[in-house]
Formats: sequence, C-alpha cells, structure tokens
Amino acid sequence: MDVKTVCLGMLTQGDASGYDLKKYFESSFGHFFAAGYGSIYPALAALADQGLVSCEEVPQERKPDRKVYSITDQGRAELQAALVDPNPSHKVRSEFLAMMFFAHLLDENHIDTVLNNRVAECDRLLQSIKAFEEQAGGCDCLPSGARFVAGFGKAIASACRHYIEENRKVLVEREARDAGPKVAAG
Amino acid sequence: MDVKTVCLGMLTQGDASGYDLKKYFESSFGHFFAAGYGSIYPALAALADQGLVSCEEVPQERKPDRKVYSITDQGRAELQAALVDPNPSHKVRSEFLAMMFFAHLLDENHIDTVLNNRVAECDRLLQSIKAFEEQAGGCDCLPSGARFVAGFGKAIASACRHYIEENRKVLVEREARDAGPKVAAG
DNA sequence: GAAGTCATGTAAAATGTTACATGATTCA
DNA sequence: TGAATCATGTAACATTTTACATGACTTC
Repeated sequence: MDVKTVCLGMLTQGDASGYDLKKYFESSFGHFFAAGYGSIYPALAALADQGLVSCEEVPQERKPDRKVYSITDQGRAELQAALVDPNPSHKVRSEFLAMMFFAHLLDENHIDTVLNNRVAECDRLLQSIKAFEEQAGGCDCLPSGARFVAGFGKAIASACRHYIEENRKVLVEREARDAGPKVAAG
Repeated sequence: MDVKTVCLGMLTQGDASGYDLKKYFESSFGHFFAAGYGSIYPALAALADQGLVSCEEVPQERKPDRKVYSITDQGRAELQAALVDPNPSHKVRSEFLAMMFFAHLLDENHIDTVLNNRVAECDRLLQSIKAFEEQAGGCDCLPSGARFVAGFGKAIASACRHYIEENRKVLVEREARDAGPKVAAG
C-alpha cells in the first residue's frame, strides 16, 4: 500500500484537495504513514490519469484555485483490491535505536540529550493524537478504525516513553551495567 | 543515518563480511532497521571507495572467498560525526494501521485475519529478540546498548500485541461501537 | 515588515527493494 | 535429488525526500 492507496482511502470519507489531504496526513496519519506535498500531488495526478479519481477545479475569491478530487467507482474497486492483503506490513526504521545500539561509542551527556529529545517527541505525539480525537468531537464520533488507530498510537507512544524512563540508567550509569532492562516482555 | 553508517558501526565490534553483516541485521537490527544484500554490498563498496573501511580477500577451502572488511581510523571519525545528531529519527510506516483506519470498508472476517496475523508477527518478533539475547549468553554479556535496544523491541512488541487483543472488539463487533479503546495513554 | 496560511506543482537526488546471475558444499 | 547454507554482486525499478518555484492575503 502506497501513498496513492491511502489518498484513495481518504477520499472515501469525502472530496478533498491535495492541500486538504496533507492536513489529514498530519492530523491522523502522521504517526504511522507520513507524506508530504512531494508525494501527494504526484499521487493525485497519477490516480486521475488512471481514472480512479475525478477532479474539479474550484475558483475561489481572494485565494488560489482549488483542485477538488472525488473517488470514482473504478477507484473504489481498486481500493477494495488493495485492501485484501491479509499481511499488511508494519515497518520501523529507527536511527534512534541504531544510535542507542552504539551507546558505548557516545558520551553520556549526548545519550542523555538524545533520550530527552525522544521522550519529548513521544509527548508531542501523544498530544497530537489527543488533539485529533478531541477535534473530532469527543472520540465517539470517530469511525471505529480511526479510534482503533488513535488508541494504538497512544499505547505505543506511551510504552516507548515509559520504557525509556525506566531503562535510561542502563545506558547512562555505566556502573549499573548488570541491572538489565526493567520492563521485559512476558 | 543510512545503511552505510550502520555497517560502519557494526564493524566497530569486529571485522566482518557482507554476509556476516546481513546476519547481524537479521538477528539484532531486524526489528528497527532492516537491510538486505542489495543495500549491504553496495554500502560496503561505497565505504571502501571513501577509505572508511579496508577490505581483505580471504580464500577459503571448499567455500567461496570472503571479503572481510575492517573499519579504518577515518571510518571511526566519520562514524563519530554521524552519531552527534541530537534528534535521530524514529519512523513508522504501517500498511497495517492504514488498513485498520479504513476498517469500515472491510468485512469482519478479513479484519480478524489481519489482526491474527499481526499478533503472530509480534510473537515471532518477541521470540527472535529473546533468541538473540540468549544466543549472546544470558544477556549479561551484551553491551548496554544492545541490551537497551532488545528490551525496547520487546516492550513495544508486547504493547502492540496487548493493545490488539484488548481492542479488537472495537473493530470486529460493530455493536460495541461506543465502548472505545480500553488501553489509553495516561 | 515579517511570518504564517492558503494553494499548486516540478525536478533532481537519495535510498531502498526486488529480481537476476553464479556456483560449490552439505545434509536429509 | 532437492533444499539449505555459504558467498558475492549488479541492474532495473519503485518510492520518497528535498529543494525549488510562484503568488496573494492575513495577522502580529
């Protein structure tokens, strides 16, 4: 599943411009599927080429024109086909963990800074997911999929934060070397 | 930080061939930084070009020759420079969550299958991290960075598994629509 | 006057994935 | 005989990221 498919899915929830989709990506998809204008606009153009979306240009007063896209029947069929995969991927690429793996090459102040920044990042993420839920009207109004995904993001971000706080000693106090990580999986 | 940098880091822990590095990627880096031969071999060739590693060809009896790489002083300096970034990234790209976001477009059997497969994937991951820890000799022998990272992987995989088990009803029993996710962040 | 929002896009560069290509040895 | 392991690599392809390019309006 690529950016094109996700755009197609977003358009099942209402017509939108590339600019709108970027905002959806930021507010609800940001933590697990990022996309910038550089992928969204070409994706929409390709979808239009294939007849999976239609496009209407809407002139606006005192603002640039908008290109509003709608999903077509063919687009819906294509989306269904893309969603049958029983093993969708879930990939992590973490420079953070790679860096921590090489902790023995770093000085403790630097490790400390990196861990603090990562914790702050988790907090930002938690805040932004909560903002998304609230903005949608107290969370009961959200479709079940959006609620599940938001909850997932919160659970992982908070597990991440918690693990770092409980185990940073492993990395920073070299004497505590044989304490071992405190939170281990059951 | 790209595959080249990670290879450089791995070579601080001892000389190795591309084939060896692939195994390191699988055993300890697999869950947060994947790489295949198609990235590793070109990375080593580029590092050698830049003088960051040196290469010795070792003929073997009854086996193909090995190209064993060692990090150079210049390579160590380059690695240090790559590790100063105070904000290393941690990116997730999840077709799984994207698919679940669009749960309202899927039938319940399919959702069920996808969730089961994801849980099984978490279990495989937990097993492989435990295998890595044990193979390293009971976990006390591991450098602190490797221990921290392994613990991190286990914590996240088990949070993921737990969240899915507790909240799959949100997606599958449509009547339970207003129950909401059970595990929310504090 | 500066910064931010609205709005669209292209082009080049970087990066990674997949498939292909080869070939001996070992184990069941 | 077939599958797995050891061992190296290339080439085409897909995909994303980054920088560039434009321009009006609004808010501080």
